[in-house]
Amino acid sequence: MPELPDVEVFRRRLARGGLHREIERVEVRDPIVLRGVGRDRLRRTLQGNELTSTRRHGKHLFASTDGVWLVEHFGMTGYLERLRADDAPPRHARLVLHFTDGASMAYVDQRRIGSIGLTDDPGEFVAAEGLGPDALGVTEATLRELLASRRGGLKSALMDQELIAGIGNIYSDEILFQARLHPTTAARGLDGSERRRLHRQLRRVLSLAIDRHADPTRLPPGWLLRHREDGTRCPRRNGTIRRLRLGGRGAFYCPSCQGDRRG
DNA sequence: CTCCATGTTTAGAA
DNA sequence: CTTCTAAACATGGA
Repeated sequence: MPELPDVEVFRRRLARGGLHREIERVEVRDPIVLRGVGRDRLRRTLQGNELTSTRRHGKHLFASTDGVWLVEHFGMTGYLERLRADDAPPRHARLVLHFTDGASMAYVDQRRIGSIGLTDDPGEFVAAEGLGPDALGVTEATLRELLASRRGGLKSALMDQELIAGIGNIYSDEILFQARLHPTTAARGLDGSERRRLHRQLRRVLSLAIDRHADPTRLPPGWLLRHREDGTRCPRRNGTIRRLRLGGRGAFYCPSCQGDRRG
């Protein structure tokens, strides 16, 4: 789940259900997700305070308290869930913020690859992590500059968080499918119309996914996302979906729509 | 048992 | 220095 659209959905969920409520209790159910902060300091920071604003950069979610920001990353299986007064937290809840009104916000992560920390400033955090610009803020001119500095293929460029923040395996495949570009097309070799297509589809795919709450069942049936299976029919009915192995990950694409050239 | 999984980090090869 | 691959992390599902 957690690529840019998913994290934006979590951000809105937190903004609606987790701001301006006093945090009565901080329940750390599994400290393994804490990075650079112990449960004591997390508790001292949050307990008795409230979250006042949210921000997102790429796949990172930030929430401000008095002077300090909570930072959350969701790994491969993480999400935020709002709980009502008597709801039992999900099995894999790792951190639960209990508000004085009885509701709570749970950070859930089955595989425990996600992380939770604190930072004095989101901008500093982003710089320290070396993250590139948020994918939704990238203009066509910026995209041209970013791609010009790259020697490898398009898919690995889109997924490189130090180049552009927010795009992962699923949405890089979707963007390339919609833009009709092969995953291993040389990033620096795009002509003007290809680059324009890539930029338009990058924006369209991510923002439409957000509009549909990043819910795959509500995304268009013509999207690749719903047909990630080797040998299945391309949703444009042009050919057969194929699976490549790129960087240890499955990359799905349609050779007919996206070409079969490399480099 | 096998292979796969929406992410990141690390070591080593090219 | 850049890019790519495999493995590791932890926990499942098919």
